[in-house]
Amino acid sequence: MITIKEIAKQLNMSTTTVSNVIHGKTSEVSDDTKKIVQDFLEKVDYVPNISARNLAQNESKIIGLALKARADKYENLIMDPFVSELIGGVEETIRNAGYFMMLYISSDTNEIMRHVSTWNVDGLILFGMLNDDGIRVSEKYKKPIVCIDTYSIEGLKHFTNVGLDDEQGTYDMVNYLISQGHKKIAFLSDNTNGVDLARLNGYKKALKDAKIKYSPSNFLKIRPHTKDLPESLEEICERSKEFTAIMCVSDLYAVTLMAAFADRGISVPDDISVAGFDDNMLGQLHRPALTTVHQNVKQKGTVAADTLLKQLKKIKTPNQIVLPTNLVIRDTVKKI
Amino acid sequence: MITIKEIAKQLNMSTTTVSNVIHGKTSEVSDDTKKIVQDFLEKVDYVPNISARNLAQNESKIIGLALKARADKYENLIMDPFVSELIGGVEETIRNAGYFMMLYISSDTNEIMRHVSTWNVDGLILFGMLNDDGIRVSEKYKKPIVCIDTYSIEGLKHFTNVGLDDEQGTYDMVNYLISQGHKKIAFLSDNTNGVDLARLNGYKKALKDAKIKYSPSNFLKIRPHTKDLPESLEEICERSKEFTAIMCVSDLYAVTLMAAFADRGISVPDDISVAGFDDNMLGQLHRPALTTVHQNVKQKGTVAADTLLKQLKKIKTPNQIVLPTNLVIRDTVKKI
DNA sequence: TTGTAGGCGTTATCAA
DNA sequence: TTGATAACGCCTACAA
Repeated sequence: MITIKEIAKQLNMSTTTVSNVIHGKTSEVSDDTKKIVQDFLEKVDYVPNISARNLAQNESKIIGLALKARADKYENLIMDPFVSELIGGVEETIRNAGYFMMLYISSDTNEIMRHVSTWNVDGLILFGMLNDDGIRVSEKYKKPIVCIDTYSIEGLKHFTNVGLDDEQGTYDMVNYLISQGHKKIAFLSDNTNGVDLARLNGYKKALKDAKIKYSPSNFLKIRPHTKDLPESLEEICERSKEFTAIMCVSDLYAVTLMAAFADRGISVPDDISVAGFDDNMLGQLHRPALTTVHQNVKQKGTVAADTLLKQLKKIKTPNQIVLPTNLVIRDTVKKI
Repeated sequence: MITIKEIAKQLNMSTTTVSNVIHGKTSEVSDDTKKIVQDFLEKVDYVPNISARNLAQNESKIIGLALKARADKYENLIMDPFVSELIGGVEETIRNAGYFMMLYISSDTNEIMRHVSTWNVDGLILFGMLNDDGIRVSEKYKKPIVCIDTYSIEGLKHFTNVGLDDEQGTYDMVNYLISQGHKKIAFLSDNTNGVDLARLNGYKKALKDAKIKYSPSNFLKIRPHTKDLPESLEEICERSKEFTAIMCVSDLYAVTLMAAFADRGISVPDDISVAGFDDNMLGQLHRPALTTVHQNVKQKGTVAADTLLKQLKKIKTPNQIVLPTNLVIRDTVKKI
């Protein structure tokens, strides 16, 4: 790999001049030398050494994407279609802006921080942080942070959040279920934190507005870890007889549930209605096609990255961005 | 961020000593000073500046994962469940070895090369390269390269390939279809290069061994790009009447096809049998569950990364690694 | 056992 | 318009 120093030597000029041409500081250099240098750069296929540049300018052109894995949930976080779509959106935006993305997956916040510090990452996108995780990070890391899907009022003082109107999403869907005549509606999720809690609240609100009583027994808990899944699905299918519709916190769970139903001869939507949340490939390819709450996941990623990029350019951004949802009525909910 | 120089100053010693302690060159330093330094490092939470280290040692501790996107195929490569599972395997292995992964997606080989050079990436994992793409890269890039799923005899002189016995996989499956009484078997794919060609060859071989004639009209071409997909699905469904079974080149296509069948009232496996290849979430969650050729995609990623890591340690590795496949018989193939 | 000094490739300051 | 030189943080050969 050829260096600026070497180029300067071969061209009988100083590194400064070469560097200036490279950076288009055209005012500083005569047209003649400019041309000479540019031709030479082209010829030798010069590529700068980023490490050296980082050291000299104290900026890395790296944006870190840190995914906090929940140890109990997936063996492999990235396999969640939601996560991979998100990464796709972030990666594309960062790349087009001339930055680089460093992906880091860990369940240990400290590990993430160490990683980010060694690389002197210019900005950080955080996903999967719970409650004050984000705040803890922002206290150590003094550069721009954008969180995705983090519910933390306190956090918004420290970082920007890109999220969804999760509550409104389930609220709308449960209202739709009610409009189709459903009264005994369960809510299925694996936890009641953050996003899941917001969706649960939307569900509860819709029930309340329709004067349907909510009971804790309406909450169906799925245990997604591979070894627990079959057993928890068995329980849920058993309990599903008490309901006419199930509002699932994600498409993945909705499709998983419908497969379990099919295995037991329970027919969707004839025996029971199912609604999802996300609108991803899984629900789109399912037959009957899943009625679900649409969100644009890729957009979530691009908006998060764009926002961070703006902050790096010192452009003011709102500290909370709420993306819309909308209902996608397909074939898994029956009018009763 | 505190530097070695600063630490040395505060401790009244030289940077060499501090550096030696950091690198565990314990023989070079007295136990007393070692302890002092270690305690101090702990206290100030020292994190090395990777750029500086890279510059000094001329190694980056980065492994590049370059995905060559085919412009015509996906808007977003990473959304392919195969790709995301692969990334998951690579990322995990690299991280556990103390390296860093830089993900780079592009359809332009030169762009990938430039990226890899600026970062002085220690090793490269390549996916999606066709024919001599990999060779072109290896001629410019003089460090270890591991390709995934690249079919290129010539290439094996230049790099290690981690692949699958794709031909055997479809061969086994088509034999199974034949054993179930099928004779009119189509093959569905979007191209006939690399992996797809190998799978097609396995299919042809099985037909030949069973003395069933292959005709080019047995090849059903799907056009996956969003705007073409519905039309190509319509054509395929129409043509499917000529066959009793369809061997699909991937689970994604098998599930996509079955959704199209369902929309037209064509029942799987009663009206037509379908087999896939990959064994991913899509086929597992489908009902009837997809009969498919299993491959361990995550393992593909981990093996590729492990192999590269070995090469970085100058450990010899075979220049071709072929992972096995096996049949997963589920419910989409009927005996006729 | 510890310290000094030079170099990695780039940028930036300031002088010529 | 161009060039010398120091600085970024770390590593290492060699000296003390």
